[in-house]
Amino acid sequence: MSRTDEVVDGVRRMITGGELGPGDRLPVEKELAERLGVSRGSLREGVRALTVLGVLDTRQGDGTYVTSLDPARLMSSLQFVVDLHGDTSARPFHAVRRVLETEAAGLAAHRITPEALEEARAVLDLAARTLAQDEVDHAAFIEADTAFHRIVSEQGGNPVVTALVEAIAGRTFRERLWRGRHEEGAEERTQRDHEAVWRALAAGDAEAARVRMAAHLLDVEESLPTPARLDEAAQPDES
Amino acid sequence: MSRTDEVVDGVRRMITGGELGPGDRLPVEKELAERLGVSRGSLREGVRALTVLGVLDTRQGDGTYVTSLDPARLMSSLQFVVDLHGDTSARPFHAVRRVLETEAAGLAAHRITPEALEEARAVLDLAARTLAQDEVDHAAFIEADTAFHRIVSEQGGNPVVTALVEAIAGRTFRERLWRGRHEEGAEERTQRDHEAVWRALAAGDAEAARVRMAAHLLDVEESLPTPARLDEAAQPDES
DNA sequence: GCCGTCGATTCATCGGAGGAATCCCGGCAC
DNA sequence: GTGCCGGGATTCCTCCGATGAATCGACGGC
Repeated sequence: MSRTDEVVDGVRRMITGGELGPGDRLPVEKELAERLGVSRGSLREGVRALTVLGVLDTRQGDGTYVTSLDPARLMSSLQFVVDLHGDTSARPFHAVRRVLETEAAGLAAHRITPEALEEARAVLDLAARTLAQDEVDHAAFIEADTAFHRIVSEQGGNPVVTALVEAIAGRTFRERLWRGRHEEGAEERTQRDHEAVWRALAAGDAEAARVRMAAHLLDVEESLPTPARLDEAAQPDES
Repeated sequence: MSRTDEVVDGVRRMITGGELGPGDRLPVEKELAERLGVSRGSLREGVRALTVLGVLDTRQGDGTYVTSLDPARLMSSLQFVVDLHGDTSARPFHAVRRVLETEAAGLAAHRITPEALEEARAVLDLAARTLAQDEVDHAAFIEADTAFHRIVSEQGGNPVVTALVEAIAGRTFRERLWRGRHEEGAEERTQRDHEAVWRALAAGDAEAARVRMAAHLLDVEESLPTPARLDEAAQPDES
């Protein structure tokens, strides 16, 4: 176990042990380094790693603090590794997104607030206006697409689901997604799908919301590359 | 943007840009530091962060390499942050596990290999023998429980699902889970649920596999604390 | 041909120094 | 009293140099 791992583990113990909680401040570098029996350099490596993971937050001139530990923050590091993958592995990732967003849509049908429903309506109207233009602003449509899905995901009421979906279907992933959807009418079809989801949400029909969202995301999924990959049981290579 | 962030971003670019791929070796510290315009200390902080994220792998005396970038490895860091959460937030995490494993069970019904089916059978038999003893070995039963779920998850054929489930329902999480299940007959009920899932898999009945797995995991979920938490729309505090 | 030894390479760890950002507190003007 | 503004203290950020530890590969003995 390296010195850095001892730092990471030490801070983990301090949090799980109750010594440190969200928002609490850590001892200064010198003191914490002595306490954990490592040099300042090693301590900094460990603290930096925890910062990247979204567990700690360092502020120059101030100190090092434990973050809120919200799922949203903790999952943000996941987005980085997801974006690292190429287009070939987009399908299994999207399958996860589909399953989670479908569940969220079903939950949202019973829980969505009038304000959120209204906001989703506004987003769809904006998207419709975007599509009605002579020269369609694709970036604006993607923006509206993202906003709609985010509202539904959030209204599902499970912060872990929201954070995971956000991490998987992040900016890079979505852009890759739309880059591969050049078929005629893809955006119009998306708009119709969204409208169907919205109607189900407005009606409070959970089953309809699930089905509509699942169908929409399956539609998207079929436009992804390498459809044969999941049919192979064995992993291709690697030790 | 700190020096360390520049290192992380720089390595990310080298990977997404194709300069580096899985298994490739990075330039030595001194060289890479000069190339990215940072000191060796800052470089090491960035490399260490990527190591924790499962992207890089450093070997003393050898060099620094890009990992396989398998979802399983990349999601392993997620387990750390999940385990950081207390018992109070176990429910939303378990809901994600339930949805994903349900999907995996449905997929596995059509894809499971005879060997995996046989292995699952052996695990269930072992669990049954464990429960038949006068003094039940709870640790052994948890082990069998974990093994059964892992087989099903793997046979779902989606490595991202498998990795996510592994990260969420890791060792710490499961131990917390069973610690809260002291009701009479909980283990026997789990065993019966697993048997039902197994029969569905053996019959190749995807719908049955889904329902059985979902019911089983809902059962587990109901034993988790703070059931009222998800019914509150607003987040409790925090800026 | 096999194996051990030794040197070169590379990462791991440590210590120290100066810089930058922030906070806190006292002094000052109004 | 209230508000503003410095200045000092605190804290993290970055850099540099040096030593230790682990690995690899070449060389030579057997």
